[in-house]
Amino acid sequence: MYRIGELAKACKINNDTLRFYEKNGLLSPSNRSDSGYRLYSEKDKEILQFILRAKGVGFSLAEIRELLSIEVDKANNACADVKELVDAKLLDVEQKLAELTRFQTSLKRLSDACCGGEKSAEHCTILEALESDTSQIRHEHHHYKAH
Amino acid sequence: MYRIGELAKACKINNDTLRFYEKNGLLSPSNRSDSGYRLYSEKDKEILQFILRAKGVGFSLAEIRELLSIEVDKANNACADVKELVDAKLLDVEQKLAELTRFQTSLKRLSDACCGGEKSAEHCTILEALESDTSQIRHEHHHYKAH
DNA sequence: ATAAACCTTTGAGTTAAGTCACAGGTCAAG
DNA sequence: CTTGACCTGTGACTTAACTCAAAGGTTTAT
Repeated sequence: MYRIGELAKACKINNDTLRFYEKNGLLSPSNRSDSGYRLYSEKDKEILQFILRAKGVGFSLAEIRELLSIEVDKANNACADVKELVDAKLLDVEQKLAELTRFQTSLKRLSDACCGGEKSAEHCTILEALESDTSQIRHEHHHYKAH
Repeated sequence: MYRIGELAKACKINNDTLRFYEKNGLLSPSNRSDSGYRLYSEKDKEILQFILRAKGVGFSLAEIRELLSIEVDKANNACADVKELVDAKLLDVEQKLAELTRFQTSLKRLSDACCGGEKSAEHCTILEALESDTSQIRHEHHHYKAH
């Protein structure tokens, strides 16, 4: 069991952020001490790490909350609804993966091209690297969500 | 050449966002009409799409600005500096890729497990799906940047 | 027994990334 | 020749995601 300060420190975030996540339904400590101290379990820590990772790859807290809430109502077995959500997120993730893979290819190309040769300077922009990406992924109806 | 409204519409963003990006050094139209209208080229559009994609995978505008500024000073051939930056970003991207791949695996597992069988309900949480991920990627010194 | 860590509530402040609204003026298309 | 799209500048507003502060009180560690 971690106390708030311990967990925060371990995950390099602010105590207030944990309280904030709690207030916003992302993560509640699974226990409280007799004196009312928040007590986070190992599992809570994993949830937190999940949240932080998800944030890192561009999910908003709202989306993360949604992901975390994916839990079949075991009584009702409302699986179909869940599957829909999951599949939507899966698409999202796959799109992000595709984008990132392009980035990776381009950056690699840049890195290789850069200091390797002498004539390198000609092709030292991500954009140029991206442009020369012949295996370009094009999404016909790619949409960006509004901020 | 696109006028501001045309480009904005094409990329489903606000005119003001384009002006905002310009003011913040992310994208300036490569031309102006005699009357002062912003005129965006095809290349400008590509830059914009790059920006939007990069945002989508969790890069901040500051990071994107940095990525866009990766351009060897062709006179000075300051390649070494560039390579350093590129390699740092590459690490970043690879970390994100690893995270996303985990997400993907988990979500797939969820999707498959969900409506497939009757005993499915037992394993219907991303966290459970993540936990059962035996090929887990663990980063010893994984750090998250402060917001 | 005292300092550091925690609690609650309330509320204000911050940063990033926009978005909206004037005001006053120019430009372009039907 | 008027309407809609654009220009500049200024500044206020918004949302997300924190972050800090203050006030008053309890708990834990040394």
